[in-house]
This record gives sequence, C-alpha cells and structure tokens, in this order.
Amino acid sequence: MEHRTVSLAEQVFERLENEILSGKFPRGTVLTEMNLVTELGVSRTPIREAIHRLEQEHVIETTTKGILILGVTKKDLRDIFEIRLRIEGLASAEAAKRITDEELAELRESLELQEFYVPKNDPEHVRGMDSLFHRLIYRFSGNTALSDALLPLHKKVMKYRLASVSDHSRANSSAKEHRMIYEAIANHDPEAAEARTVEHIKNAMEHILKETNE
Amino acid sequence: MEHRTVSLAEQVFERLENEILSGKFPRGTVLTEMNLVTELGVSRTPIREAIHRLEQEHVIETTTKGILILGVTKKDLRDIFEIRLRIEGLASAEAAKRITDEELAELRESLELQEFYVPKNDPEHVRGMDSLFHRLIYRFSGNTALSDALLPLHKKVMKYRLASVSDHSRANSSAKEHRMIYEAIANHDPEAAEARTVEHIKNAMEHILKETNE
DNA sequence: CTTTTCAGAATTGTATACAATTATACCAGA
DNA sequence: TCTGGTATAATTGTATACAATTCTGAAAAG
Repeated sequence: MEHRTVSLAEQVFERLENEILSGKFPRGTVLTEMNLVTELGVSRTPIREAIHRLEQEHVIETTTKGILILGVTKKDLRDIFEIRLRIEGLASAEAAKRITDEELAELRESLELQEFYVPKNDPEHVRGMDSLFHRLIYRFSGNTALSDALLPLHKKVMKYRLASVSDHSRANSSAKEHRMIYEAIANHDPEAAEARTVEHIKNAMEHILKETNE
Repeated sequence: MEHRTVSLAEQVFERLENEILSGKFPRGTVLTEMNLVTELGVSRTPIREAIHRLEQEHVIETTTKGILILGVTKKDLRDIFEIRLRIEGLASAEAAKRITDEELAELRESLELQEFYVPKNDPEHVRGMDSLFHRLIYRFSGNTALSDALLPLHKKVMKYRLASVSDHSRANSSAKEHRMIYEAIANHDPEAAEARTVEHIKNAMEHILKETNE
C-alpha cells in the first residue's frame, strides 16, 4: 500500500456525506455496500466504516434491505435553526474572548475571499467561504463540545445554503453580516459578536426557509 | 452465527463508551485493538467499528501508538453546561407542546422510580433514572437534531453525575426539580417547562462544578 | 558517551472469505 | 386466481489474512 495521509475510510466518509447532504440521493433511496464497492472501487471495510459514521449522524439508516438515505428534510432545517439561534452566538462570543492574531488572520482571509467571490456570482465558492467562516469560528471558540454540536448542524444546511447564496442580494447581505461579526471578534467584543451572530443566523434562517419548497 | 438482536459492534461500543465515560481508564491511557480483542473476546472488526464511533464523539483519539483515552475534563464539563443551559430548556418546551399520554406515562414512571430510589440512598439507580428522565425528554421533544446534540453532552457528564447524586441532599433537590419539570410538561406549559429546566440545569451545574476537583 | 542506522516488532489500514439472516421469486396446490 | 411454502439470491455481520507504516531498541560508528 502506498503512503496515504488520509485513509480510504475517511475519503469515503467525506465523499458520501457530501453527496448525501448535497441532495444527490433523494430521501428514501436505498443503496447497498456492494453498490458502493463497485462505484468507489474500494473494499467493503472502509465503506462500512463510513456508513457507520453517517448512521451515527442520522444521515442514513441501515436496514436489512440496504442503506436508506435520510438526508435533511425541511422540518430538520427548522429544528436545526432553532438550535443554532441559541448556541451559535456563544461560539462567536467565546472566539472574541480568546482568538489569537494568527487565527484572526485566517478568519479575515476567509471573509475577504467570500467578498471576492460575491460580485463574481459564483455561488459554489461563496458557499465554500461562507461555510469556512462559520467553521473557523466554531474552532476558535475553544469549546470542543460546542464545535462538535454545531458542525453537524451546519453541514446539514449545505444543500439549502447553496440555493440561498445563489440569490445575489442575499449573498451580498450575508457577506456584510459576516464582516460585522468579524469586526466584533477582532475587537474582542463578545457581546457584539454574539448579538450580530444571532442576527445573522436569524436572517439566514428566514431566507432559507422562505426559498425552500420541498 | 446464532441470532443476535444487537450486533457485537454495538455491544462493544456501548461497553467501551460506558467504561470510558465512567472513568475506568484515566485520560492519557493508551489501549490497542489487540488488547480489546483479548479482553472482550471478539474480533477486530466490531472493535474497530466501536473505536471509530467513539473517535467521532471525541472520547478517544487514534494514534500510531494505539487508542488514546481522552475522557471528559473539568473544562469539558464547564463547556458542556454552557451549552445545555442554552438548549436543554428548548427540549422541555417542545416536549410540553407535543407529548402524548403514553409518553407522559413513561416519563412519569422514570420520575417515580427516581423518587423511589432517592430515600434508599442508591446513587447508581438514582443516576440511572435521572439520566433516563432527561433522555426521554430529548426524545419526546420531536427534534432529532436537538436530541442528537444533547445526548452526547448528557452522556459525558455521567461520571460526575454519580458523585453529585451521592450527595443525598442534592439527590433530593434534583428529584424535586424533576417533578416540577414533569408537572409543567404534563400541563402542556412550554414556558414553565423551559424555565424550570434551565433552573434545574443551573443547579446541577453549580453542584457538580463545586464537587469536582480534578 | 552520544548519535545514527537498521532490523524487527507492534500497530493500524485494507481486502477478502465465511456465517447468518432476510428478502424474493417461483412453483405447487387449493 | 390466490395462497402458502420452499429454495435461491441478496444483504449485512464477523473473523481473519495481508499490507504498510511507525515505533523501539540495540548495535555500530564517531
């Protein structure tokens, strides 16, 4: 076996998670391990590892007939935003308290890239940078449990977030809101960081729930 | 293979999680898959599955030297309670809105068992019923994402919760607080359920953090 | 005495063979 | 035609063999 910094199991997990949360497989689809073996060209072992991790995240279910795709419903979306409204501000507040200059530079870079892509009408890249911004804040909060709780919630909005930032006006507002949050964190102002984050999540929620028909 | 309703992998996962979160292995301990094979008497396959699930919960880490036990630190505990303070009330409020009579009976039974064990000075059983009460509320909230977020947080307090309910006076107050929460849910009063739950978590947090030295 | 190199031991990652259960389809009989 | 049963196929669960990397310790060189 040649050197591989990231295991096949990890690669399969990320690929499947991404495909499922992007909506490639409609809810109710049933896959089998052998499907994935032939499609992905690896043995059952790494596939099974990925499957079990996805099952733990309630993205799929394993049945006697195969792997049932659950995906993310609109109700899930509402449920997720109710939670994020309550704890995502905490992540920003904690980050504002303890962020280092290096971390701040990383956060700023993701923000500036987002601002770069917005006028180009490039939703894929905008979403990528939008996501990165949030994930960096989770990490910089220094609260592992909080990061562990928020990350799956954030990932599950992926599909709907693409539709949202495809609306140029919303993409624009979102970038502006991110900048406000960034400024508060850079000023080490937890209260402002929290309040602006809650406002941002509220706006994102309203836009996404409005746009989503399902 | 004989009939088995729950897979070996699941059994190993639950056993290992329980042992680690009970504090059987101190933080920093390194195990290997072969250790567990000889100790548990099953092959590497189900053990590896359990390991990967525990890794996803950040309870252990896999290194080139083996399986590193992380466990739950006092900082983790503070982080966890900050989150629970913000979202556990939501679970109770949602449960108050949508709970059925059957579910209510189940919740009441766990409460009455807790009240039964408290005067007997039986911390293990008290903790078991205390935990069940909370988990039932997560489930009855009807919000899968919320339940998925709260359950790992709740499990990680297990070790410290035993010490807490071993204090008879705290065990008594805890049962009383549970009854107040139960009454609010039974009355389908979301505001009261939420307020009483937040108060309960606050009390639990203060007591646990005070008792914990680590 | 210290440092470096190398061989082997220990460990995880991957593939595959086998076991057991469950679903499916076909056939027989009423 | 419908129902029931049985054999076969499909699927996941488990064990094990093999691959590749990494750690460890001892020996050799300076």
